[in-house]
This record gives sequence, C-alpha cells and structure tokens, in this order.
Amino acid sequence: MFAHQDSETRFDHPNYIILKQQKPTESELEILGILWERGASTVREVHEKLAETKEAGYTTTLKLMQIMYEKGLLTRDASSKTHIYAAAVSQQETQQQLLNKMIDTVFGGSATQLVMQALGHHKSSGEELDQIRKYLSEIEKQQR
Amino acid sequence: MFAHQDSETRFDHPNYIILKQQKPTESELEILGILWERGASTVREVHEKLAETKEAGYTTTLKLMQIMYEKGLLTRDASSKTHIYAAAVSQQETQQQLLNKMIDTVFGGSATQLVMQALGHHKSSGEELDQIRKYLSEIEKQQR
DNA sequence: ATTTGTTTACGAAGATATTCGTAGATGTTC
DNA sequence: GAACATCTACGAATATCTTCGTAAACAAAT
Repeated sequence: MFAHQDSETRFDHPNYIILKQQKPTESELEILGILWERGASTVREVHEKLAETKEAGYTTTLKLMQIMYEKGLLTRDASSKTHIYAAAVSQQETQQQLLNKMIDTVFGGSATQLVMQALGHHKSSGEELDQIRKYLSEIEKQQR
Repeated sequence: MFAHQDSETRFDHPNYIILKQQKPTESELEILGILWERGASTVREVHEKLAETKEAGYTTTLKLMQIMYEKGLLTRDASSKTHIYAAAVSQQETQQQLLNKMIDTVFGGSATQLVMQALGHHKSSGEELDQIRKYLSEIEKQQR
C-alpha cells in the first residue's frame, strides 16, 4: 500500500535482488539510530542501549535485527560467533526520505512550515541559530 | 510499547474518558492531512482526494474514518444521512509530536540537524528563506 | 567432561493496521 | 412504490509488526 519501490541489484546479501530501502518501522528506526551513533555493534550492545529507554527481551532485539538484515537494512559480520551488525542504509538518505513523507502528509507540502515549527519549539542556542543563518546564505548563493 | 499517555476527560465523544491523542498511523495521518487542508468533509470527499495518490476502496476509507472517530482523532456531525467529519486534533500539536519523535530517533536529538537537512533538499524561494530569517531573529529576541 | 552462560535460529503467538464484502438504511428517480 | 444509487455499520480476512519461548551451537569455567 505504500509508495512503489524500484528494484535494484545489490551484493553482500542473500537475496541478491532486493527492494530499495524499505521504509523502516518504528522499532527498526530506533535500532538504526543506535547503530548510526555507535557504529557497528553486537546485538547485546544494541540491546543494552535500547533497554535504557524501552522494555524488551533480548531475543526480541535479536529477532528484529535479524529481520532487518534480511530486509537489507543492516549488514553483518558473522565470522566470529558473536555477529556484528552495522547499518546498511545511510542516516542522511533515511532522514531525507522520512522528512519528505512528513512534509508531504503533515505539513501540507511546505518545508518552510516544518522548519519553523521545528525551530519554534526547540531551544536552540545562539550558535545554532547562526549556523542555520550561514546555511541559509549558502543555499541562496548556490541558487543563483 | 510506545510512550505512555496521560488520560484526560473529553466530551463530544461516546467514551467520555479517552486517551490523550494516540499516535496516528500512517493511513490516519494521510486522512488527517486532507481534513486539515479541506476542513470538515464527507467520507466521499476524503476518499476522492485520497484516491488521487493511493489505491483503496471506498469502504476502506470509511472504516478508517470510523475507527479514527472512535479513537477521538475525528469528530463527526451525524445529523444528516451523510456524516461530516472533521479533525479533532490540531495540526500544530500533531506536527510537534511527530517532529519531536523524529528528532529524537533519527536526528540524534538535534533539531538543528533536522532543519538543515530539510532546507538542503527542498528548493525554497528567496521569500521563504527571508521568512525563516525573520523567524530566527524573533526567536533570538524572545530568548533574551 | 559436565556445568554454566551467551549466542543464534526458528517458530509461533499476540497485537495492531489495513482491506474489503455484505447487509441494511436512507434517499432519489421514474 | 419499484428500481437504483449512496450511505453507514459490521464482521472478518489479510497483512504487518512485535514479542518471546525454546532448542541447538558454542565457549569458558569448574
């Protein structure tokens, strides 16, 4: 029911031909977030981090990560007994994908609306605001 | 499994005591988006709009909206045969809720990151950029 | 080598979301 | 009022997501 997805060839994966980045679910995003931050990690490590915020059994985390691997969201190194997983999709790409969807359905298509809403309710330091100003100028420069 | 929700009293609803804004699902968000844009509408109208992007039967849309009504996401006027639905949750509040979650899990907690990512990949007119600059100044003023 | 602990694999139950067929109510047209 | 169209209500099938128990593999400790 969600948007159609282009197929593409990939290696380093049992299926060989898999769908391009499937939309991660809620739980999957949490795990991706941890892997982006920590870099390659074991299930145990991810689970530990996860348990700080959320109640869940170890095998639940394991199963999730196995599924994510099958989907192509994670890669893994199974050379030692304790497998090591890493995110297979980039943080940037995923962010963009989710942002686009969100802008479209919830912000009536206006990225500006989203930006202002995000700025309004998050205390940003003066430094951060300056950083954004700088960024704005760059964009304007590029567009010319 | 998701964050706990405070209970609160409400009227204009069969249950009387319902949970505070449940997290809308993907499909529900699409419908909310349409209602925010169009204002109060019939199922038929929402369905028509929905069908522009998405494949779905009429009764599917109907059922969804009925469920959303039961959840308290929509209100409805059933005085005439053809019921008229409206969003019961504000666009702003919902936007903020989703943004917060997203900043937290996908942007490592940094609203600034989100803003820059959003600005980077959406062509914004010079006008819009100015609007954002103005907004930045206001925020700075308020914080002092 | 037996116990103990940690790991993966697997299957299946439970929870939630999505889809749609069918029936009955209501309204409209001829 | 009979035929037709449109609407709601309801139930159930399907699909997807989440959770976890159990077993087998493996390693380390006694």
